[in-house]
Amino acid sequence: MVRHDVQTLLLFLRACETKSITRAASQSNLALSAASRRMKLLEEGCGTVLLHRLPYGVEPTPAGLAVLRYARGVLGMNQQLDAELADYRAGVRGSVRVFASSSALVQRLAGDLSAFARAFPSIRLELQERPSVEIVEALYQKETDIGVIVRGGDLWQLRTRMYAEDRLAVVVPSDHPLAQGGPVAFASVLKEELVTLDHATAVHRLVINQARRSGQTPRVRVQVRSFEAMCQMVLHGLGLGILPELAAQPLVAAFGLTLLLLDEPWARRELAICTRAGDELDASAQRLIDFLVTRTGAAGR
Amino acid sequence: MVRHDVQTLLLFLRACETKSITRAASQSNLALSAASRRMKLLEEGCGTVLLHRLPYGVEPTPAGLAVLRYARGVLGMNQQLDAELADYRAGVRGSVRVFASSSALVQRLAGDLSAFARAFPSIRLELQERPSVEIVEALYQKETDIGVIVRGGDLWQLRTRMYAEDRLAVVVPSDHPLAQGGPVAFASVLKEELVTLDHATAVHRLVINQARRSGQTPRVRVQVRSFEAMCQMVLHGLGLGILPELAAQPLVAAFGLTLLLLDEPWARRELAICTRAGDELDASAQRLIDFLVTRTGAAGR
DNA sequence: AGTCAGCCTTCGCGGAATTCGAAGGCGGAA
DNA sequence: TTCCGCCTTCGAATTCCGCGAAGGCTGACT
Repeated sequence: MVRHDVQTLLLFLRACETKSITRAASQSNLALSAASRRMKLLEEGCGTVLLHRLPYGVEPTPAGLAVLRYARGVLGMNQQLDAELADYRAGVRGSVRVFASSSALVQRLAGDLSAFARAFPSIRLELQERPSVEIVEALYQKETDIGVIVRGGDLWQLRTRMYAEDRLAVVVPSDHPLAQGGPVAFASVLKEELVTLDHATAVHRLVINQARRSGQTPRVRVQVRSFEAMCQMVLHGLGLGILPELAAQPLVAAFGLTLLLLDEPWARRELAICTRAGDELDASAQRLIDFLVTRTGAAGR
Repeated sequence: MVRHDVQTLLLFLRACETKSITRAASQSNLALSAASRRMKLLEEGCGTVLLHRLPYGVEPTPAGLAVLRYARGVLGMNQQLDAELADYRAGVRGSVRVFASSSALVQRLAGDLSAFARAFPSIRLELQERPSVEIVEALYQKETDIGVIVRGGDLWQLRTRMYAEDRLAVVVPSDHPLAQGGPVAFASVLKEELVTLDHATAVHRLVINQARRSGQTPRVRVQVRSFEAMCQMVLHGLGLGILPELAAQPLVAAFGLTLLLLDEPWARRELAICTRAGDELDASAQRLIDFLVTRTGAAGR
């Protein structure tokens, strides 16, 4: 076990960045001699030379680069911890990690979470956006307490609760022929070029499967990584986009595009709240879930 | 910035795990008083109570749990660093991180890398297996120096070099009707149940696309996460498996299965070595790439 | 009740580690 | 040669850290 403290790591990082122990020392408010000694002790602890001493300063050795990566990692985590602790100092009593698919996030979840945060200011929320498949993985790995995903894949050993419903829609430029009528058939959308999301996305999987079912191949010219980018592409005539209705509405308004509902049964999707089946949830997580499913009943449409 | 050293973190971790400062102290070969004081100082540094003191011991508070996650993270990184440094102490001069798709790894790459390690024992190799899409992402994020992937997706801003070719094949139980003839047509494979890999996999994507092109839907009953698991499933009659020829050969022999080549042009794939286009590689990475492409010429078939 | 056992905290002491400024070595530049 | 910038080494002052002893608290056993 390599013994070191944050101070030393920071000093080492600065030495590598400034290529000078002198400058690193003064940045850390240390005498040069003390800094030099700390570097020496760090090297002894590691059992290797970490810095090449050159006439004009220092330069990390390969082993030094490994330590540098480590230092950056630790210091990064340290900063994040600091932010978390600041919340706890301010009176936070519990913490829940939530991973959500973009679809869920953009629709109800963002609003619901902010309502929750207002209702329970003493519970800290940590939210990350991920594709549904990764969320399932993250649950297994205990990287998150709660996942909000689009139903579809394997949910083995997960406990799920219905959260919201979702409908896919098509975004088209307002001067597009399809923009006139109301709801469209998927078949006519497939005749056009499409702008799609990342492969791993639930929306993408659903579209691909459905196209295959009708024996067609979607023509994909552009792939993007967010709904917003998708609308940009649609606006510039690179193709039509398929995305969740509620996610689309504000964007469509903002970009001056037209939204057409896909009025076919497969285009309805369920958003589910998932947790590990075995574990018992801590009080904060349980409270959040209760809050979310209650709003499903109250505010669901 | 929260000031702490590895010792304190380890002590805190043990205190949380054993629910007792006394036991944590003795595990760390410390007097109880010293341990208690360190915990107190840690709490002062964090500005919060981290451990609830109970009659029978201690219990982490929510803030304590955050620190606990941090401690586990840091200590984990520390261990990995230790392993790396052990190599450097043993005389290693440089280090290269390689992310490879399973297909590449199982075929030529594993052998080539071990040859390289023998030829250049002073260069440390760090190898991880990932799906091709994740590898591309990892290159952008600078999580790896070199990626070996199956050609297919976007390779924007990456420099690629041809590495090897690859052909898909079908694994069937030896008593299966198809096991008689030589190469099979994909169409006849699609009539069977399939055992497939994870969605994110390049093999899986290729199979799905090809099936779609011929207007069919592969029937998937089982999904697995490795070639070996796939062979197990095939052996037990859960379906046919599709995987890279060279990856299959040893497994097929080991399990007593039959391998049928897929003699169709789309079943050929290219494995490519990728790096970030902008960056210049350090000497070790460059040497590895030279080594790999040289062998491509010399030993390629 | 009284006693005991387990656990954590506080306190004062002595040894160890850290810091600091000064002095010194080492290359390159004027 | 003579600076100059950079790092290392050295001895003294200071600070930190661990140890054991003493004390408070709680629950269990007598």
